[in-house]
Amino acid sequence: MPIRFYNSLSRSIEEFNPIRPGRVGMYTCGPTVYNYAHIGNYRAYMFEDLLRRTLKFCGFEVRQVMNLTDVDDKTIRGSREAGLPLDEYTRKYKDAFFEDIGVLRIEPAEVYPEATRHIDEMIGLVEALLTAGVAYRADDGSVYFSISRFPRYGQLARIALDPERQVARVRHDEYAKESIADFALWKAWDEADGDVAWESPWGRGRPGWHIECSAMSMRYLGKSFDIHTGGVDNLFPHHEDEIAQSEAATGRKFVNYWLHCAHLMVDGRKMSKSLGNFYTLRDVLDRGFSGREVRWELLRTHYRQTLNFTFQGLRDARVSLNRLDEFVTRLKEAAVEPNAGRDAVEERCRNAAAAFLAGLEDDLNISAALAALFDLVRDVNRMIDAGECRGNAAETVLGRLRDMDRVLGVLDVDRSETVPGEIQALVDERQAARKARDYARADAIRDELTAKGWTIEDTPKGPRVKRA
RNA sequence: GGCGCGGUAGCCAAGUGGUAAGGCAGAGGUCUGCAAAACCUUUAUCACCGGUUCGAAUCCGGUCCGCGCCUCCA
Repeated sequence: MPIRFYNSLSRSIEEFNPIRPGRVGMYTCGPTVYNYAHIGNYRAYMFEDLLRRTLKFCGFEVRQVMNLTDVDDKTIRGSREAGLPLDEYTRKYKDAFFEDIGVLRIEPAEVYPEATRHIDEMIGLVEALLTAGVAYRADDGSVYFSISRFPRYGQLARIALDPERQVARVRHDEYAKESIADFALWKAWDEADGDVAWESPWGRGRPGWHIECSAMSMRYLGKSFDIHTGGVDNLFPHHEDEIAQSEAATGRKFVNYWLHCAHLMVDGRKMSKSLGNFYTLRDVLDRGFSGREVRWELLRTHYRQTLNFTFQGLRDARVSLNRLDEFVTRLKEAAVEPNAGRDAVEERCRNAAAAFLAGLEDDLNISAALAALFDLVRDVNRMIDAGECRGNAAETVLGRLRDMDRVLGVLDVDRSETVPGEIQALVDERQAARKARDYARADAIRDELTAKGWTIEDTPKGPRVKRA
């Protein structure tokens, strides 16, 4: 089965066919580094991680580019308030960003271009647009894109601009744009910019936001590429403007597939900086949750579905993950036993793998993929109990889990936990007490282990300890 | 107002024509010194109204409710 995605451009599910067979170029709108990203932002990056992992899982070679917006109103304002040079100010948040995606186990993109290091490319693009006659220089020294000279404007957002409204607004427009919907390609320096400015053919200034993504995506992926993603809030005007600029400059189709993910909600409202209802990853970690748990929570809902963030959801995630961990542990224990049940187990694994893949190929239907995983867990657990999954059969399942985890990134199949000697000694002591039927002593030791953060489970093959 | 998304069990969430996946929680059971874990069983007619159809959560029309974008925003 070919992989299919919902393309915002056509508003329908389409079969995915890359420009170059077997290779995918994708551009993902990244963070504006003026502050710590919140987990709503990370939902988008998680979705992109799932997308790139799924593409790789399906055999594609992926080249992902994620920009770092390090010059805009907010970064400039922030750096001035902090009394720091722009670079120094944004460095802190760039570092934090990379630290966070590591915690969330998000696979790094191939390229992370920074806007401030691609000013030349942006200037070149603006010049091309002026030459093409779709941009104009305003009295204040800024350069604007004229949407009236790009008939296809609105193709992505499907908006029809109201001419009357435009006229009414233009009179009050302090920037003397020809039309209110025209957007800045190059912003002339003003006082609020401080010392942040670059020389250009139109004087000192800085690039507009949209031009950044056009210039950098084309630099690293070519004039036309396969996939462009972002949150739905970027659909208009950001992505619409990118299309206009890029296609007006090159005369070619900019992007074939536009994928947008829905928002993360808190108490029924979009999580956002301006509403103040956000949690950074650090906030959530400080409450005792792990990056892995946050990853699971952000991953388990389909990307085009709004996801309501709750701490209860995180607690649910923890339990689900525990069950998966337990499953891995049982498999490892079963794997050292004499072989049994290989054929039946292999067939079960094949079915699970097929269902898992089918879900992902269907516009990243993660719910279907996870259902396939949990069905496998249930069935194999049953087989283990019945002694029908041992030795190489158990290894087969572990191999399948490792394979699925290339996409999920949460299973930790090969994680091995070392039990400190002190803890092991307590476990042994408790076991001796149990043998002697001194249950009061055994339970006291179990309480002590619990207090130290370890959980003990008695199995037919002896006690098992793990971190709580 | 324009454009768009969504309303499925206590909570989360798949399913776009043939009588409702999965996760969490709950209940009962097996196992266990007890517990934990695991396993088994069990819990819904899909916001509402009308229509199409042999048959609809799924298609069409309407209503109500929630949310997003239209300005910086993942």
